[in-house]
Amino acid sequence: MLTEGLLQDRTDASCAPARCLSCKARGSSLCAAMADSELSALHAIGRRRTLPAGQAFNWAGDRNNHCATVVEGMLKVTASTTDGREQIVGLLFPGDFVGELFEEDATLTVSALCETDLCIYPRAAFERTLEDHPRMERMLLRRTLLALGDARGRMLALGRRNARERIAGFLLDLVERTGHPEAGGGRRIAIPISRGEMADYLGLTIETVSRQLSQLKATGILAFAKGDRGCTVLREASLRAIVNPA
Amino acid sequence: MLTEGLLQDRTDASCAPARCLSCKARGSSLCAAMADSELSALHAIGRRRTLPAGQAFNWAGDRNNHCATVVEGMLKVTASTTDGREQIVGLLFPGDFVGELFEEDATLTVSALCETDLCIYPRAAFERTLEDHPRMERMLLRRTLLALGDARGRMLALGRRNARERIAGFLLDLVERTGHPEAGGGRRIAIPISRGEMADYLGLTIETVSRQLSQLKATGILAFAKGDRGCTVLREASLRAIVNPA
DNA sequence: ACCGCGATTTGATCGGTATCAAAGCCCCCG
DNA sequence: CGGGGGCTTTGATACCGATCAAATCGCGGT
Repeated sequence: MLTEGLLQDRTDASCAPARCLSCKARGSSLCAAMADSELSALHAIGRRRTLPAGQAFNWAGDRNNHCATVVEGMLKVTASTTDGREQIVGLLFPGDFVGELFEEDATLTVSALCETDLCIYPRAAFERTLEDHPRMERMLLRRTLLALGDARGRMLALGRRNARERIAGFLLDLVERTGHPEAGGGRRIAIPISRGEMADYLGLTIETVSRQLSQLKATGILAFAKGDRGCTVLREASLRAIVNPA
Repeated sequence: MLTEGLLQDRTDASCAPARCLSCKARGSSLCAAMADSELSALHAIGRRRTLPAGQAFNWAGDRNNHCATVVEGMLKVTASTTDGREQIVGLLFPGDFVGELFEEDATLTVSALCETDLCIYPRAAFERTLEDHPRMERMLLRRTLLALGDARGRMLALGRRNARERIAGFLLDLVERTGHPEAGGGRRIAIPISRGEMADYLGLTIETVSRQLSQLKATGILAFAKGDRGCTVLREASLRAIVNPA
């Protein structure tokens, strides 16, 4: 018994080293489905890497050998036409899973929007781990279903909403995800991506994104801080009215 | 032993009745992840229903109490704006899973494109069954990942491709899924949906769908049979060139 | 403080798709 | 065989967003 206990402790120590236990994504990533003592399985195959802003995690068309979880930072997932038009089909935040499972070749490009820390796994090893840990698999299923729901909402936006509505919807998403109240009643948000990236996300051009934002400012719905990356939503209800017309 | 055998037989008989064993979706639906002897779990909660063409399986906004698998027929999954614009965000074929899991309320409307047979389960019971059958859960994960990949491809189409390219891509999908060779080198397909549904699927209007198809006919890429729902793709390579411009 | 470069805004024009309207076709049903 | 209704095609026009072009802004480096 005592021996077992000691062994257990030792195993635990190697299973769940400080790197995992103190990881910022411990509670929000797929790892959250695992007990401390189970973390060894992922720890054994994962390695940390930080990706500088703008750098790709992988390219569409490459062999699909790795997946990862976002520890800190942000990434974009893009699909492209052969002649170079781009569409951002997903954004990834801390805790999110990165990669396409069960595919031999990557069809999408994933790249960092800012300096980003990842915990990277060989895909094959990760898939095997998944089989051994049903709770993790279940969590991945839930996330995938959420991602699918999100994708479907974006299909509606891309297929049927005009520029104004897409912009308003995007800003509302930001407000709901990250907005925090401000003196004066507005809610402040940081727009975490450039105009060009907003355009790629919304299926528009840089120019119409800019024009629509200017118009929202002119209407008093939005106010920009110096430097443009921060703004405050003064009339959230108006944004909602734009997204959901009568 | 003998008794056990008899009991086993009896159990098997009730577990996997003719309804399941002879089901057209037995090999392609989630049921394919189950041994004959396991089918009881789904059989116990499932009931068959046939939906007439045009009828809804459920409406966005309703309580999300049921899910199903498609036995025969076709359904569309639509998202809508508050003012009535519609986007088809998915098409469902025999073997496909129907419904949004782990959501209290439905956000999407599902309706039959033609007379459709379903095997319907109460959602809560289905989710419990999923927990008890990891192989089924794994299969659902794979399907959900495929659906997500598909959704991402469609986001690229809706956000960045023009009408011509969307139509060509849709026709190619049909050719690849259901096309069969014809004397003269072309491949024959049946377009399984109306012009209006094509428009809702591709984020276009009926008129531009019609015009684009007429243009493909005029160019000799497509030929229509009498009655329009069947056509043959004469120059598949041209379609590919449209979808993937240099 | 000045310069220079990339990002953003703003302006002018073009084009593709939506919209409005009408004609044609197909099929069902009497 | 003829009429009717819905689906589809075709035509004319309007408008939104893309494209082309230029000015402005913001920021880091000197």
